Amino acid sequence: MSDQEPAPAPPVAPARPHPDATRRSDRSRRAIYAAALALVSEVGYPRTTIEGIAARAGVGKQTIYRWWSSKADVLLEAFLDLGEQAARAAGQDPAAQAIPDTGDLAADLRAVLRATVDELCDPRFEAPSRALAAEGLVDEQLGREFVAKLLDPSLQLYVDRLRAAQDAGQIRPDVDPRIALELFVSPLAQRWLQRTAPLSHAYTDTLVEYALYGLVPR
Amino acid sequence: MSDQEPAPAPPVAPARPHPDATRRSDRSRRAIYAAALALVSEVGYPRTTIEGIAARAGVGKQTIYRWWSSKADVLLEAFLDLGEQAARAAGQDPAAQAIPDTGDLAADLRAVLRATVDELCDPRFEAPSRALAAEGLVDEQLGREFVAKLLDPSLQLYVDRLRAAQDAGQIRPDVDPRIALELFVSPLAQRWLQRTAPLSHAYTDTLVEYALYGLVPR
Amino acid sequence: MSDQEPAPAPPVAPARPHPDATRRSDRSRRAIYAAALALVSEVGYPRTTIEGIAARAGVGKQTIYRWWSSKADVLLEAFLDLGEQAARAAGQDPAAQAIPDTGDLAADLRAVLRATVDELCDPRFEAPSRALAAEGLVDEQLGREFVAKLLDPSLQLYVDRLRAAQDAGQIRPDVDPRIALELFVSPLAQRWLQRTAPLSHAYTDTLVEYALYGLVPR
Amino acid sequence: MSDQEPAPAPPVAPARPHPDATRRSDRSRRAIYAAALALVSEVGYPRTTIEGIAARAGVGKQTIYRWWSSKADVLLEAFLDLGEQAARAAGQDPAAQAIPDTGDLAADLRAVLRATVDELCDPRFEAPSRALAAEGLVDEQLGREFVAKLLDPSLQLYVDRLRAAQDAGQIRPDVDPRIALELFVSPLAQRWLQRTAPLSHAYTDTLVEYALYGLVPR
DNA sequence: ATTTAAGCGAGACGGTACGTCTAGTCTTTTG
DNA sequence: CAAAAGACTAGACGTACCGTCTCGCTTAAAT
Repeated sequence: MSDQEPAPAPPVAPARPHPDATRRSDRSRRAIYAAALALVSEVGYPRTTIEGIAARAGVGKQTIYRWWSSKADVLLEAFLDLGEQAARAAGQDPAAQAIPDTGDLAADLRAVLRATVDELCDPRFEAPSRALAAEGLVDEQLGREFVAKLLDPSLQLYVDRLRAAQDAGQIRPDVDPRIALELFVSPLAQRWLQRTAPLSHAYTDTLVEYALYGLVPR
Repeated sequence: MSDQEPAPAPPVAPARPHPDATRRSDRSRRAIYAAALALVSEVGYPRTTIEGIAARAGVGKQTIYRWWSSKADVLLEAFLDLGEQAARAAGQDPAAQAIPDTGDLAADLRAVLRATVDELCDPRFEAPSRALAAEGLVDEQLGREFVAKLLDPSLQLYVDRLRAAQDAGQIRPDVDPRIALELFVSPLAQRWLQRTAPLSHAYTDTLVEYALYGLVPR
Repeated sequence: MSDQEPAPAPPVAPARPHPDATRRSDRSRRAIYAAALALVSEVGYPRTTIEGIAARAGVGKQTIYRWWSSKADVLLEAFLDLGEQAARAAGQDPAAQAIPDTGDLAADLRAVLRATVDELCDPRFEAPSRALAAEGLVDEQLGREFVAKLLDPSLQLYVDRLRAAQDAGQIRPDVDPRIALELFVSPLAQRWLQRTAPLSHAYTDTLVEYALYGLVPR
Repeated sequence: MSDQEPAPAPPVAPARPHPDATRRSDRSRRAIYAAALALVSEVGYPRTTIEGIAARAGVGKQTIYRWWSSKADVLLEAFLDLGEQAARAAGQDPAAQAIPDTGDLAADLRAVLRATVDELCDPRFEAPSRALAAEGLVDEQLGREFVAKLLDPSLQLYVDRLRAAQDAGQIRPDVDPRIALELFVSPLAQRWLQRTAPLSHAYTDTLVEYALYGLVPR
């Protein structure tokens, strides 16, 4: 029996075990993040290339291929890093963002959705997040990462706020907050992503009203 | 206003006025549609290439470039054509699909959303529509075409049904149907597109219930 | 009869059947020859790259890969073409070069070897022919082509001249001309190729004398 | 003191003064020789890489770059070492190889050339010596080293033997041995290097005969 | 006996070129 | 004159090595 097959691979070994991460160049990592975000903003995602990122970052291509599996993967990490840095710059604790709870659920939701509308129109975020969302639609693996790292954490904030409202008797106790939040978040997401209709503060206010009080006459 | 396009382009003339359409080969057009849909299903959108479509369709590349502006454009037309053929095969009039009106709005919405869930899981439709949606997120021109030709017509059906319900006093008269429909359509769209959570008939039933009657206690 | 099986390959079929040669761009072919020869002269063979040739010739890389199998192959054809053009420019018939026959064999050989020495020192020829010879030492396939197309034709001229001398009784009738010619040609070749010792007209004169009359006393 | 300017270099100091040779690892040196020779034999010279040699030898790349200037340089030393070891294994004194002198010059030359033919066909020697010769054609510095360390010592043996023959009156006193030896050595070298024709004992016998007694009738 | 300080295995780094693939254009031939 | 065929320029892909540059680790000489 032959014994020279290269593959069998011990069960736990990862397919492409990251090389020695302790020797990784932080300088290069940052430069790559910056280059990726800049290029996506300037020339758009499809015309952003790995070669272009490497050249702009002053980095060898292999340094990108060594640490990331695809252009989208680079951009995802760059975007996450951007978010962390922004959070660190603004608030102190990058993990302590919550929807405010003034006791007035409707007002709180209106405020956070208005802020979301403003953020979605910020050109710094638009190009990369659109590109990542698009790539995630088609590339399931990336999509799941995108959802897990970017989308779910945001949605969880709504779950928390709605639970609090439930505890205060402001939301029907039988309502599933994970579904309920979609009533105002998903329409906004779809309008922005697919440009099915324009965004505005009035629009999100309306969404909150409809969602909280329903469409049928009381 | 943009000012950096390289090609001067005569003021009003379209960049590439379609050549004489009367002499167009129908055989080639159909072969291209079939090849495009087949390739997207088989190898996925990113690995579907113009060259591949041409080769599979037994067609010169130029024949594709002559009549379409991009890979996405080919796929969009192919998909529209597929929809028309399916409609022609099923119902009679491809333009006469409406949401049934049994008088029970909740039941009608539940039914149509359940059918939509089933359709979204049909693998024949999944690959191309996902690909088109993704491309549309990033390519604004294509996105608008996608929305105008595929999405808006479907949404209009909901507008019509909700208007009828409004006339019957089943929906508050001050509700904007174009916004209202998003309460149950957008969540479904987002779960499917971004895989944020699984789809099921129970889920869409819940959406209808929340949207119609609101989240707060009555 | 079927002809699309990928593997077995009928005896005569070339491994990589050249694409339709009738559509080949002559302009590109010439530009590639010129670029290859220029680069080898300017930067040397090892630093001459396919990319460099393509860039200099204003040609896509694929056009090189389409018609040649390697850098050495390009250079070999370019060099052959150069030789043909030079011959066409000088004499009329590119195939009618012969060693002169004045009746004095020794004088004729001295003359042609002196001319060879001069040619070997011509820097236009030195770089490419050295490079081809070197590549041919290691790449057997190329080496055989090099010998067949460049070396053998030249050697055949010596065979012809020596045969004539044999007919005139100036060379022993039992001598094999194909071996005899090596007595003066190979030493010259080795000194030039391997730089084992300097070249000069006196040296080649000496070679002719030793070879014709032997080393032992008469 | 700055140390990173690339160019000026103190007048006499060698560009890369060998590091402390007393601390050199003999184990690594030997492993590198073995790996280089093995790889050249197995995959050929062009596909032999410094990285490959280092990996095979279980050595860091820098250890190679520290002691040698190029792949060819490694191979040259490895080959010289191989020769020395072979000589040490066979005869006792690696420097005392001489062409035998039985008094019969023709017979002695025939014998040594026959042995040379056999050695040239030994696959252990063929790949590396061919590769070194090829590299030396193009890289003048390496070529001169190759000639000085490998070729010239061998040729000197012929010079010595021919001088002895001259002293014995078997060779014309006006003959230059350094040129005379090329009459039989160079043809053999060319046939082997450039594969212009097959090698055989009969062939070298003929060369000796022609060279000693000349081509013209006596 | 400890402290240098070099060579060492290892491998990440900025790069260059590879050979392949596809884009989109252009040209030639066929129906 | 549309279409099939396919050669063309252009350039990104992902890989392989280059030669340089740290990292810790041994290991021998100089303290």
